[in-house]
Amino acid sequence: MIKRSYHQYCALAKALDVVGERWTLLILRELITGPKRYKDLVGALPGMGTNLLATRLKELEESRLLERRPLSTHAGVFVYQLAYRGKKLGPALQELARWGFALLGQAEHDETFRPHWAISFLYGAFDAKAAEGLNETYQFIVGPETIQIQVHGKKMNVLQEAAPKPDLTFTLEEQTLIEIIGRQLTFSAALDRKKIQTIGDTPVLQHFFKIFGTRPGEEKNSWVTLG
Amino acid sequence: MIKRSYHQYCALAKALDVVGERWTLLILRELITGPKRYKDLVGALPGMGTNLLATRLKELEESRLLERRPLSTHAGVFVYQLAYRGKKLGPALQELARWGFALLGQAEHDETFRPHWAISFLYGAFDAKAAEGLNETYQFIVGPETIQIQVHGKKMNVLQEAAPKPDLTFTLEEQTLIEIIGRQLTFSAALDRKKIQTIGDTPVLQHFFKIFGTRPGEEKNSWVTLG
DNA sequence: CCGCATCCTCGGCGATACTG
DNA sequence: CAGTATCGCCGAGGATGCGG
Repeated sequence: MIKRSYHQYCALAKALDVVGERWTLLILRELITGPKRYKDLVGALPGMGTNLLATRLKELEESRLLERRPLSTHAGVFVYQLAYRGKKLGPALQELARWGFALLGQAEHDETFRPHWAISFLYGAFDAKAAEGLNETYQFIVGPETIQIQVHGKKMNVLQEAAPKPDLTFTLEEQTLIEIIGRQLTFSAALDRKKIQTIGDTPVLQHFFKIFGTRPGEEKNSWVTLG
Repeated sequence: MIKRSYHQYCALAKALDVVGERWTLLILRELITGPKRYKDLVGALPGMGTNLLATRLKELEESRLLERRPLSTHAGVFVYQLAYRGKKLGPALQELARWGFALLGQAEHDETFRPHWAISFLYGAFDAKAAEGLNETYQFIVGPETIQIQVHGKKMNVLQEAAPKPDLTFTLEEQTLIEIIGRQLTFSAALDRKKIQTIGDTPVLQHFFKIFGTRPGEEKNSWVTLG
């Protein structure tokens, strides 16, 4: 069983040989928020056949993007976690999500949603310049899920485990989060209407607004110049 | 004919709905260096069925990532060029290539190569910090192909058309380029052995070495933190 | 029940021939 | 030259089975 390849001596093609096939990047997205069990992945990837998931996990382990580790608390149970090479894909995922951010309209009825996918939304809203000089941790509690991100030195990181003391904690319902992403509700309005409970100091909240508050529109981009 | 989708309300999944299918990102890679004709794309994408190429081009035009434009000089001939939305994918392609850079070994015999693919290699070698404060244009003439890149403000851009006066021009054979990428030959050694002809001032050449000279190894990366 | 493996069907993909 | 048509194959998706 030889793996399909583009057979091109090109860094981009090589990357796509490893992570370019269907579902692969979404599996890695799931692991950004920490190690996950097989059943968690099945639950977060509706439409994906379980056989295909098992195959992809094996491929990703062979490619050394992730590791399969026995869960100490439950015998016979395993978790999948990002290995070094998988973690290094972060900037690429971040930029892809940043681009896809512009394609996000309102949620359709046939679309699934998981609170931690809001991270890809935050990647899009993140303003690196506004984050300069700050070093803060933000926590989101959305139903059963807790997400933590750290803003530090123009970078935004996802924390895999609970920070000892986040600078800011938001508690909100999943539906509220969906409405904010879909622009039916602004973050400020949700705060005003008590749909978000906040723990943290006012200046930190102002930092958060500065960093994630503005929706980047279609601004000029010059990575390719027309001469 | 309804398009396949992940049906997830997630920025990354939305991005992959548009550019996640086979060959799509490689088509866009081809257009980074400027508008291309259908035959150019066929030539640069061996293994891809021409029917599939035509389908992808239509999809990408509908998604407004590229535009099909009649070539003024030849009646009935069209070129495909990146549209605004396609250009905005640049940072994502750059980060993906940067990641794939580590997977580049020596060229295999069954691998194809085109000189402009070296851009994805340069993405990987690019040191943003070393580029700070500079604004220079480098030109590579490799056989029939000419590639131009601009380094400006911690960013590396690809120029689609000839810069009026590049600060530095390298002329080399395709085989030399392949050997440099495969680490069988260092850039310096190639210069010493007259395998690369250079036009430009010495300080500019030193800048170039500073920006692209060091091969980033497996350095620590903390975009995901373990707690 | 969880973590896969097997089976089967269908559609996307790859190669080539064909047409304006 | 720029696509379109055709066909065979394999990867993807869904259901089910099975061992720990």
